[in-house]
Amino acid sequence: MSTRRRGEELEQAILRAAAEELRESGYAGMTMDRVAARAGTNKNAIYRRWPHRAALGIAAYRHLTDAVMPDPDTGSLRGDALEMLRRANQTWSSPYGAILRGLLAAAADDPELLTHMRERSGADTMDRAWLTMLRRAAARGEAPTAAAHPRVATTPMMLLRAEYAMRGHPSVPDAVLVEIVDEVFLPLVHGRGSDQGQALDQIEDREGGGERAQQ
Amino acid sequence: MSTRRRGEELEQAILRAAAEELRESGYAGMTMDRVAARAGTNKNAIYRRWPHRAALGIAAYRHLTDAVMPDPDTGSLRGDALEMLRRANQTWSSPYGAILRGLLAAAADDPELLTHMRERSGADTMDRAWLTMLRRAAARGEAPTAAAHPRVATTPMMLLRAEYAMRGHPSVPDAVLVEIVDEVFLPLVHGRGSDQGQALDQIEDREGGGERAQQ
DNA sequence: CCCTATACGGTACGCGCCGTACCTTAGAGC
DNA sequence: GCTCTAAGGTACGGCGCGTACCGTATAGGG
Repeated sequence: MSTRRRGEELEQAILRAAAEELRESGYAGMTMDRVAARAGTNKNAIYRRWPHRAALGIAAYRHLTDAVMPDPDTGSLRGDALEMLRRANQTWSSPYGAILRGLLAAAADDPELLTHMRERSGADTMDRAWLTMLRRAAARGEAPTAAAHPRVATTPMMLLRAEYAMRGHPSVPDAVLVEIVDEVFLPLVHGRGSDQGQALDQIEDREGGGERAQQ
Repeated sequence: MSTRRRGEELEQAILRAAAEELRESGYAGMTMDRVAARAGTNKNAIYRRWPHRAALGIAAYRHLTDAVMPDPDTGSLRGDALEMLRRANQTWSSPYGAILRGLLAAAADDPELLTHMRERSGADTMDRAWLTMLRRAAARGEAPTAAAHPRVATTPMMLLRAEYAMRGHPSVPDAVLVEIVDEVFLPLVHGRGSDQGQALDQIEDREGGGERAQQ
């Protein structure tokens, strides 16, 4: 019998086991006993490192997905936008996406966990990528500079996320992605700069400084 | 002691008890034993009617919220849209919304339950309301007729839903609703009919009949 | 008016899983 | 070599879901 594992080595083994359980059974099916058994250890070693099952789940998910995608650069705004949506759709409809959704659902009760999840899910990185994409398009003269607005930049991903929530969980059809780009995103981008160009800081003036503001 | 309850009467009592448990403890905290105790019966009577806890949760939620809102008619498209979003925000940020989110999270594993949920959550009704709203605006000459497009009509609610998913659970600030209307919805509506007027059935032509279509 | 089928009430239980407690044992560092 | 930390082993309490079994009320038909 080989030497007994400790510290970092054991921790990695646990994380690997948990990640495999996540992939096979989803978060709902990930059992502490099974993770311990698969890692060749016992629950003690796990609970000494993570306080709950959820914490282990998040750590394992992070251990599972650490790849970062480079920004797309197809030469046209439409191509870039479609590529971004397609990549996101692929990620979210993959087993990883199913796991992430399970985790999000489980963390729905726990605000603290939800925060940790958001940090790890790369939503902010994604939004920044859309903004730089818009700025590149503006530099090419393909879009008005006013189009590089956060609300505009985040709209396609928001629509994709909502689409996931509405449907079951299978991947969103490509036609929907195309429609999001052609029927919403591009019209929105091109509509700006003409008569609709409203800067963010003009909104409050129009609204009288927060009429009916909540909280 | 009064006569023993049966059939419809008992069913209503169970639903009422379950709805109260939902309101007080959320779906995660709704226990079959507690529901039975509160209804003054036992789990048998419950399991004879609903197969799982989730089914009871859905039924109870529906029992809890059956009010239908009339369409808003403020006279302007902007006013109508804002009113719709504000109502939805109020509903979703209320205790009912928290319950509904818990149910959705729990139903994430079960496609069948998810379908039932969508039917009950009134998403379709909501989308129809937005479409009629757009048609009214078009009739007033406030928007191009081409703006009554499903993808356009559903966009504001989609953005609101995604906003919920991104934040924790508190209500979305009113400024965000205003921004959705002024920065996305209205530009989108007015942008249509000029150079961006693409009908739905032209998309497939442009895409060559489904390049990279999935599934 | 009684009789029976049906549904309710009560209770107990099996199961799975989380998280904890307690003790034994290995092995790293001094 | 000794000690102290962290591992392994095991058992347990608690909770909640879903099921089984059995006595009992009551509706509805004969």
